[in-house]
Amino acid sequence: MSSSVPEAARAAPAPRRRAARGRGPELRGELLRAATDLLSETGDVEAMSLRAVAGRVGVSVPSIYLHFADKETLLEAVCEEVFDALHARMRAAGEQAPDAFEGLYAQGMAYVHFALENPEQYRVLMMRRHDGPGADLEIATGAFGYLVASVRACVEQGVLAGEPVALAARLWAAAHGVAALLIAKPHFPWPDREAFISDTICMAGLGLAAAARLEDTPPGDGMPLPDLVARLDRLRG
Amino acid sequence: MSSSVPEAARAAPAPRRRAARGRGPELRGELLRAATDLLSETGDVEAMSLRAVAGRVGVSVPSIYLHFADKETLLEAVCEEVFDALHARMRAAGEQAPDAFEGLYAQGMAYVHFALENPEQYRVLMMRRHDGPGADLEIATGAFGYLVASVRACVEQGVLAGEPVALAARLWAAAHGVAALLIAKPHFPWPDREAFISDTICMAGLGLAAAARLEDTPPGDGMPLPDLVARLDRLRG
DNA sequence: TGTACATCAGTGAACGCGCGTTCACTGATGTAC
DNA sequence: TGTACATCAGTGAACGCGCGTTCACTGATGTAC
Repeated sequence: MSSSVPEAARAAPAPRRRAARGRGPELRGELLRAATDLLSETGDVEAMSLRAVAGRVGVSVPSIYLHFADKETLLEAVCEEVFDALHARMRAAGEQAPDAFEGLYAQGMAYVHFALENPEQYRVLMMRRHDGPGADLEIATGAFGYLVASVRACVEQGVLAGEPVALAARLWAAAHGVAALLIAKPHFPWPDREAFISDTICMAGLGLAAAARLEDTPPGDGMPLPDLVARLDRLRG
Repeated sequence: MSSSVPEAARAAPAPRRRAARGRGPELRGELLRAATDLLSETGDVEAMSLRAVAGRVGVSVPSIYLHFADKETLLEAVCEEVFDALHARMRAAGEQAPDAFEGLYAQGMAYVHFALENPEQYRVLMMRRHDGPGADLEIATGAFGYLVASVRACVEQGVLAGEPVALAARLWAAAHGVAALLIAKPHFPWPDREAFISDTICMAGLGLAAAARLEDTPPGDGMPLPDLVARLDRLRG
């Protein structure tokens, strides 16, 4: 009670594991898993200290350095795993959809649900301060690349119009926005959670689709947004 | 060079300040300002240690406790100031707009620009782990309350349709999404920054406006999003 | 006007803590001869 | 088959660090009598 360290971080004394010869690298996997589990259970990166990770596996702290250069490297490895899982989840959702546009909706929902099911991992992935451009570019080739491909298909089918990367970035912003708000402000009086998510994804998709349908109506001279809506009304009546 | 503490945190030795009698509470303001400046200059909450704050003002560390119960209280006071500034900025932007709907666009742009101009403050405000429901409710009555009022006006004018709080939450998600992505992933190959922001706000506004225009067309039976677009197409041709 | 005293604002030194990291080591396992 | 030796995997103890916080204190300022 006197310590602020979460229970899960110190709990597991774990059955002291014995050495093994050729199977050195197996520990690496165990350490990765322990780190990931600590994030899940404590919901706090701060709780993922090297001491906590080693203690959970039942190994001494310095042995971590046999498998990871330092703490940062361990955390990056965790991120990589999380990214792969997110990517797989989105791809699975996208491939089940009957067409590319429904695929966008499915990917958005999968994205947000993944984030809410792994809030601390998502937080580390998307809200942590980072040093170099390396990690960011890694994202670009993974889950985001798949999203861009889906958007491109929609453009080719005439459902959307514009530069696929730019369109995908806007969709990402909407999905990240709703996920990040729900994670960071859990006590805020949000409307119904599932409806909030679904409605936000729809707002984004419909907003892009509507903009595509305005492509051949003449622009007005107001602010971008009112102008677009004016053209939507003109198109309608 | 050997230390990882940012230069700005340690720089200011500051001209040793002298005591003063009835003017005790003035120090509180100086401490608040120093804390805020540290966030701005270092771009890192971790750099805002009590030692750094005290050192910057030119005062001993324990004197902070004469004005704030603990570090957390100081940080909350900083957040409160940031929130007030954000609220003021959004209100000013909203009031300059010719009507409520353009006001939404203006508020969204003001919101994102404020976040990008004060990235670390925004990060503390919106991405930090927090303890109780207190802080979250504070938001509800400030800047978000003003946004909801603007949305309600749009609903009354028939530009938007739906529950104002839910609509405002979706707009917030879009604005937060683009701001948070740009802050957290500065090295990502985003499309043109200003266009990205503006297009995302427009996407959101147009998405809600388009949905409002679909209110009286009959629903189909597909996924929510394709169904909406199908109705948009029906409405069009 | 002079003096004792309370209070206000702030200080200096020290506390214990958990952290990431390093270093010299141990002991089991395989291999060379 | 037996023995010396290299290597692999991991350990125990210690390092220095910066942190938030506490505590007994100081000294200037105002006030009561």
